[in-house]
Amino acid sequence: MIKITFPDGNQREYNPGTTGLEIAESISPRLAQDVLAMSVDGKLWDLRRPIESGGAIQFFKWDDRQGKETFWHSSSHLLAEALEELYPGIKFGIGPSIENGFYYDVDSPVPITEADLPAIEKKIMELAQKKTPFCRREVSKQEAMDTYTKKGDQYKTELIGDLEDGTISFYSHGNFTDLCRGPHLPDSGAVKAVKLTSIAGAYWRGSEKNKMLTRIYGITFPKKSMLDEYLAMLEEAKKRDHRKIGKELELFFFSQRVGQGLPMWLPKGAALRERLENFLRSVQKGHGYEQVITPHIGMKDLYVTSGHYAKYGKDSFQPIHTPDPGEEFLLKPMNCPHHCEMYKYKPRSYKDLPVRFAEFGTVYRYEMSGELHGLTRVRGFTQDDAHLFCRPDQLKDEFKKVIDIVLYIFKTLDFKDYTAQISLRDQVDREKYIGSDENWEKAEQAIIEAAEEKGLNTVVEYGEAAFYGPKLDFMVKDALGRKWQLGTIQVDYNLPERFDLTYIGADDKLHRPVMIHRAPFGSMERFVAVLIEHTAGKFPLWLTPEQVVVLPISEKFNDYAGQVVKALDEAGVRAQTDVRNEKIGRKIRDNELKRIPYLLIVGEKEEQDGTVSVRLQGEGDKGSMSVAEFAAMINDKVKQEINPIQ
RNA sequence: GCCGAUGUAGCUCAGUUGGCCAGAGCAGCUGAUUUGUAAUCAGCUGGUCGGGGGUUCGAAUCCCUCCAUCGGCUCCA
Repeated sequence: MIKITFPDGNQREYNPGTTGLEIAESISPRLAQDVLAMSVDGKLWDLRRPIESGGAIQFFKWDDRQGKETFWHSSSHLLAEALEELYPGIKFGIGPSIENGFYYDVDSPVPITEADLPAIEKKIMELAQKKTPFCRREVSKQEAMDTYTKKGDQYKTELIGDLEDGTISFYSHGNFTDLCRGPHLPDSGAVKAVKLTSIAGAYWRGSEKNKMLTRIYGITFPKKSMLDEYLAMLEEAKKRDHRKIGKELELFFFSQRVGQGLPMWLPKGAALRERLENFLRSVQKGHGYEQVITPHIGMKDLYVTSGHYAKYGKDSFQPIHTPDPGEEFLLKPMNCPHHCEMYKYKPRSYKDLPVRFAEFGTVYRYEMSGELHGLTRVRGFTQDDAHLFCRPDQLKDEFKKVIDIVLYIFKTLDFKDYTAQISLRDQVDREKYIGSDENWEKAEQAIIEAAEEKGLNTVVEYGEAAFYGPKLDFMVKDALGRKWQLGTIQVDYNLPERFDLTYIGADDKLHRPVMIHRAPFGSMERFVAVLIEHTAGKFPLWLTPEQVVVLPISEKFNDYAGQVVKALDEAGVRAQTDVRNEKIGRKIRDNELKRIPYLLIVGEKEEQDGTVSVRLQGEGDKGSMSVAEFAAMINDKVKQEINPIQ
């Protein structure tokens, strides 16, 4: 007999060769029905694969990450199977599960378009309903190679070439066999609903030097109703799209004549952005930052010195033509070189450090056209940038203080769902980076320790570092779950060397400062975009361009409405009137749609009593109060919002 | 940049297999109405059908090309 240990510590004995499915059945039929995958001693295992030597097992259901992954991975095989039936001669790349569903990369002899997707979905459901089991078979490298050579699938043979003999397995489902590590569902019957969501090009093995394959994205569910809910959720998410809301609320737009990727901030958007900037300015002032202003262009030599020019090449820089052909100016793609020069303008003492230069610096980067995306990826944007120059012994403490600022800002704006990502060098390819290993290791160590001491829950990503140093990035999702880097903090030993930055130490000798690059918002554009999607345009009171609109019942009360606005203005509340010749219901509707937080309705009663009738966005009538009371309430709320840390 | 889709009035969208001066709702303007918590009524204005080229007796509709947008890929200092 073999001994099976369950997550709760209980143990039971089974015959050798028992499968997970059988164990689940021995516990309860319900479990056997719901279980999608399992692990044995931490290794994922097919539910139908015999367990020969016991161990600690765990079952995964739909609500577990591993359960969904297995479900969607098996679904990608169903997709491939359907495609092979419908498109004979099709070749397959890879077909993994992803965060929401799965995809399969294929090279089809005939083009597959969106119009073909319903037919493929239908075929997938036909195959699923047969409840065919997924069967695992371990094969030798030679056999695997022979199989796909015979099939003429160069993608699979390339994959097999990289695998080690003895670790290769095939999974079959019906007539379809795929190279696959597994695990899979016991059978395809659990798949009850499918939606092929989109079709796109994707480079083979993620390199733009390779052929572009067709990638078909899909998602499946164990219940039809779950698919409907998912599609409804996507529809809701689309309503939060910052591009849509930006247009509706007149925050920003793009003009083809101005140029693609160059956002134009309309009055309300500019007011919102300015308020965010002022907020950060005041936070930074409290942390000893000094605001500076540097030009939008710089001599080419500046970027040769910094190393950016060699790294990114002339195609990424936008040249400025001057009458003198010998002069070469470039639009600045980053602010650090300017700030380095600013540090150098006078000798620095160890007593002066840290020096903290902050600038809302507008930079221009020639992003490739297909990469542009609303306000999140643009060609001209403003970083809430600062560069801190400090002594090595101050580094960790300074770094932690920057983390505090980022967390304070996220807390103020109610960004709860973020990921702190430690972005390190690529472990293999070190050509992409400048500076010595020693400097890199010091920098990486500083970030890891500071993040740890701050108790941040971090993930490590290799290959995501800047070319001059490692970063701590704060990633936040948009409405559709796409991750964007907002705040970033970077440690840099390299630019100080390249610019020969120094300070005079207590020993009267020259020393090299360490530099921290940081931008808590990342950029004003991207931050506002994510903020819009998080709030669906219902900004917090302190930020929103218009806090209050006063709605007179009829023209007779326009004067009184004007008086209310004036009083509110004097009390520091942003208010205006809506004196259109419309019924009150109409005015309420229009201003609700504009996401105005407070509507004040004034008519005969209010004018007589010197009051306003308060209507709160999304909630309705809140009764009446005096103008002074209302102003005090608003100011109180604003104060609470921007001091979330009590 | 690459793959695919889309582009009709300020906005959201209709426009059958190419065929009368290209339509609707909202917004805007004019007038009436003077309104009590999510759309008052009537009239009017507004469009190089993304740009350019071609096929055709005739093109929003078919073809080519460029531009922009959207979904991905790649990239992201």
